[in-house]
Amino acid sequence: MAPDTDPRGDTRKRILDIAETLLLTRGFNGFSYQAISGELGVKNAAIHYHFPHKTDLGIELIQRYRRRFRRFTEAQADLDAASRLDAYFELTDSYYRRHRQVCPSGILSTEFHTLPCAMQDEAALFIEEMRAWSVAIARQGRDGGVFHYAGSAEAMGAVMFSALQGGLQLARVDAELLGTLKYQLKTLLGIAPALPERGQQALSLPVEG
Amino acid sequence: MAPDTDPRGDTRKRILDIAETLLLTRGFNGFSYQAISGELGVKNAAIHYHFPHKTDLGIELIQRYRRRFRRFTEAQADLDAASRLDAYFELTDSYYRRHRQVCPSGILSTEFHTLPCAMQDEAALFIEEMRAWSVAIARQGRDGGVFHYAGSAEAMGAVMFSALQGGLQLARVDAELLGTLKYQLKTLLGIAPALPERGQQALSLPVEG
DNA sequence: GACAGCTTACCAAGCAGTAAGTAGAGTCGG
DNA sequence: CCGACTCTACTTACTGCTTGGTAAGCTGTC
Repeated sequence: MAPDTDPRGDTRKRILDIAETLLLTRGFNGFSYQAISGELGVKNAAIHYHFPHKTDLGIELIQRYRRRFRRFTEAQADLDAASRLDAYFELTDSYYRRHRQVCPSGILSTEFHTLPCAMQDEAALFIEEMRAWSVAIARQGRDGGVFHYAGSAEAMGAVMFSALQGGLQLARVDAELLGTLKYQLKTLLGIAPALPERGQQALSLPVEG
Repeated sequence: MAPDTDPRGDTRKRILDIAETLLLTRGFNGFSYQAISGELGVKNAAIHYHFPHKTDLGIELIQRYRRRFRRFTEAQADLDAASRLDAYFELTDSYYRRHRQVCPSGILSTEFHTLPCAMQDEAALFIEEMRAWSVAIARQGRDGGVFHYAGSAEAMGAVMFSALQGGLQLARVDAELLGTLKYQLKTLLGIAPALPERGQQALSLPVEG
């Protein structure tokens, strides 16, 4: 029916892309297979062909995100702590710019009690990886003498992670909060610039091949 | 605390109580009228008698919460900043203890895009009130010479608000995070006690049906 | 007899999920 | 080079269940 402009064979990937957008804007319980098939221009059952159950789709979404996040962090192996922090902030910003999405950890922890067990397990792994990354940045910054803050790196990383997750959600209601938040986190880390910066390098998550 | 527990006559209030628990554990899209009527022991249409549309119920839930929050803050008119901060932390803890609920602001901002417009408006008002309160605590503490932190009170309040909202969600996955977070926030405010208080013990994750 | 506070009995729409059929491309024996 | 077979990637058509929501009737109280 619809004249294909795209080469066939990537339907599965396009399903995941659409589902990811829907997940991060509306939540896992906030979208249906119809919403995906409608946007993709296929029938409902086509989605079930690739992902028999919605749980299968949800798990694959998190696993794909974990792989992407892993590559994102590995790509920063040689960066200093300040650059990693900027990358973290830019990652957060990129969610906001994309239709005021929130971080996957924010959706998954908020909807946690309503998720199937298999998704809960996968979500817990992802959240732990994000938390550990935030802690690693805080630790690296202090060890390198770049960050200066009271308390442990574990605790400071937890504050950064929690604040950015919460701030990304609240930015939907208060657009200025996210910028304020990033600036204050830098202040608390002892590296605040003279003015809240606007044009950081575009470091976003690489798209899966 | 509600003084009345009489079985009949306050169905409306009991509906709101059950709905509030469901909202804070499962989200607005995560519960149905059947879930309320089932727990209350009435028929589905009885809920519709009191709240014709689910939107009506949602708005009343937020408005009731705003009234309660206003009384909560007004009751602290004479308290110093440290006590207000403790009250804020205790409020956060009380959510966690009640079946790992999250703060209403966390649910409402995360589900924001899926909420009816009238609920969005009400949610925005509530979130702004919470943010303002957090900022007021930060400002009072600094003005009184109790808190010591870099940056503006606006920014510090935003960090506290965002971090506690995010932390309450993440506590569902990582039980120790909330305690760590509160301690580090006090550290960043320059009022950390000698040892982190270990208030809550880790319960095993209950899977909700 | 008026009214609040329900119940009974519905409804249409939307949900995830399934079974069966099919178009097209690739494979393979003869 | 052809027909038969096979596999992928769907579509068509459907199911059973849940959802928010409604209309009408019933019952106890003032």
